[in-house]
Amino acid sequence: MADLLSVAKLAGVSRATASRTFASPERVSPTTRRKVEDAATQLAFRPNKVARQLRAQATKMIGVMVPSLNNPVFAEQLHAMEVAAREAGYSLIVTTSGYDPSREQAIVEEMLSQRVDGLALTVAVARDSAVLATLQRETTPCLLVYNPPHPGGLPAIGVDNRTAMAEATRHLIARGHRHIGMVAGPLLQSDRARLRYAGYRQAMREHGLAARPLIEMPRHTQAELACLAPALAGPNRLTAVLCTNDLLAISLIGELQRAKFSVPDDLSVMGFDGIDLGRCLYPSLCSMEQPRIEIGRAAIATLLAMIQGQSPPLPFLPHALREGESVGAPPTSRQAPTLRSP
Amino acid sequence: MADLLSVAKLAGVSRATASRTFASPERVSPTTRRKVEDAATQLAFRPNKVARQLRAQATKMIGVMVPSLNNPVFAEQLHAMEVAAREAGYSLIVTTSGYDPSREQAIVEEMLSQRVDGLALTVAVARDSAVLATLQRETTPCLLVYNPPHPGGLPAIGVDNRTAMAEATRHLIARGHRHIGMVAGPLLQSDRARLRYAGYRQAMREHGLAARPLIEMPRHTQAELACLAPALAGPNRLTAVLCTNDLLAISLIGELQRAKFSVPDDLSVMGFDGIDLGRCLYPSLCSMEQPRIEIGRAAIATLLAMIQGQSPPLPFLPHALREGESVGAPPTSRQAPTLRSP
DNA sequence: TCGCCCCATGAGATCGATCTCATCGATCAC
DNA sequence: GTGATCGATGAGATCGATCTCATGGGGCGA
Repeated sequence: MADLLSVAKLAGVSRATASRTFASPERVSPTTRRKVEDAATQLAFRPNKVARQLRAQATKMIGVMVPSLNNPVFAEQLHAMEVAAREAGYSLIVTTSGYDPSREQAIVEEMLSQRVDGLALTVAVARDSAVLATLQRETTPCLLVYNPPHPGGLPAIGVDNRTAMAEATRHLIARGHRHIGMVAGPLLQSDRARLRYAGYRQAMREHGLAARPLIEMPRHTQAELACLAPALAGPNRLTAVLCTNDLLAISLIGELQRAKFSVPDDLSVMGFDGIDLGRCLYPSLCSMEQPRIEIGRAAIATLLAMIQGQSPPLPFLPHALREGESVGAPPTSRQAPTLRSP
Repeated sequence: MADLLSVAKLAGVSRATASRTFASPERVSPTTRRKVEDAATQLAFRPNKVARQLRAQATKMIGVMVPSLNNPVFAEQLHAMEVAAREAGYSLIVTTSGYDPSREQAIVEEMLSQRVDGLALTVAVARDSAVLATLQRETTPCLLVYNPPHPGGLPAIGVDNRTAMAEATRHLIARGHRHIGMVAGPLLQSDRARLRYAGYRQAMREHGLAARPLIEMPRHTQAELACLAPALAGPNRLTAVLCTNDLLAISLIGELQRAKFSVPDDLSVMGFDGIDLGRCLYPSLCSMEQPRIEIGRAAIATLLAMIQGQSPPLPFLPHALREGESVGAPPTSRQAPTLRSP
């Protein structure tokens, strides 16, 4: 591929002049500029960004690490980041960690080696991630996305998970529910999920209601009806459940319907995330929406500011209750259909 | 950040020796190696990939362009690509085009400037994309993903869309359907969608059935019931529809159910793509599955082979019918409920 | 003991663009 | 007319790692 030197030679000028023709055309005489441009066209010259990056000590690249792309929350946020980054002339290097700490470590190391100008990371548990301790010693700007902020920790952007889930719980309470449970992936794998559970308990307590033990599903985004069955039987059976994420809620609704349970007539189901898809389904998914687009955009904007040496404030971004058909009033009779395994 | 030269100085060796310590340790004496390693640790040395890339004239980066990340088909495929690429020591630069030709152009230009070692692109219509003409003149290996191959065009990887949709159609015919329609996004925006329509017509013709005109939705991934309403009325009303993609099918099912239509009792709905989510819903989505993981993996494997100068064969990857509850037998009585706008 | 070869290491060039500083010619003010 | 200024341009250094080639010392066979 043609380089600047060949263009300069063909145009009969020095490399410096050829370089200026592209970087600051106004500093080159029109005649010369024309000659260089012609030469560049003729040779199909395309500037080499790698060389520029080395010289400039800046790559105009941002490293992004998300747990997975199979969850629309991350895909949608990444989409927004990509658009925002490109508008600012930045590219994204995208990686997935599967919440695996050793992969997280390797990925961050790799990206720092690549000399990305900034890092946007979503980790499983921000507090005890070894990677993050390392990162705090680095000078590369780094921002946590979705992870809750910790005092003395890395800057983080996202919603107030605890408050948001408390509001979601209050919404169910306001609809008349008293027997409300919460469903999560394994081991409250992510720090967000833990905060959401705390928010749920808080709201229940406020209303003098008994918070139930968490109902744990074997997978993060797919419901197993058997895990829920005990909670749907007996005199204290649940009339509503909160899920830690929308995919879990959607698959739970599917399983319930397959078992001839009606949502919301027999059980109200509420999600968390507000992915686009939830709107399309029937019943539409009632969810506590995280502003995924805004989070993506703000993450990029914040990182760019940090790259320029500023340290912008990082308030929580606003969550919003999204009404949906998956939540209704509790059944009037406590006699709900019995759950049969499909 | 510490560079190799400072490490070399601290270790009291030359840059060449320091470099060798990391690149080919066996060529350095154990004593020296130890000294260099200690110096590197002490200075928190992290090799600069940009410099290496410039010197090596290879970036170990692959540029990926997809239309959108909000469609799980692309997100899932990208996820697979990322895993496969990282295993091979490559990183991905990810961009979204929104099917916008000018963005496609700019993105490809940008990535070539970044000197990616290979490109994996999904474009709207492969045949007349101006970008691709440009690319054929370049030496950077480039592979189309999902787009159908064209004689004399760029190599492409994906399923045989026409045959796949014909098989999907035959599946509905085998279930007893005779009045089958097809629903697509605007203007058969993508070349895949056009081939799928051709496959549908072919299968209908084979069975002496009348192919219907395409039912076009204003959006690529969201159904508008009003567009479908005419086809669901009258003596020749449809008993089954094929959708060009799963998101469209899923939102169509949602809209139908909201209008008190039963799927599949009143209308069978079949999708195309086989996204994971389809399995979780009730009714589960019957779909013609594209092997998204395999496509992503094979795309990377093929690109890597191309980077090494080979030109591996590119057979179609196998599609597979995924049964689902959204397809059933046609209603026995031709008297289906009337569609009411919600 | 001489000569050859191999191993470990170093000096210097290289990748491609950009930045600094110097130079040269022309224009302008006095 | 002469010195000052400005605009256009070129020479050379620089970013950091790696590659080639040269060198020097040690070991081994004759």
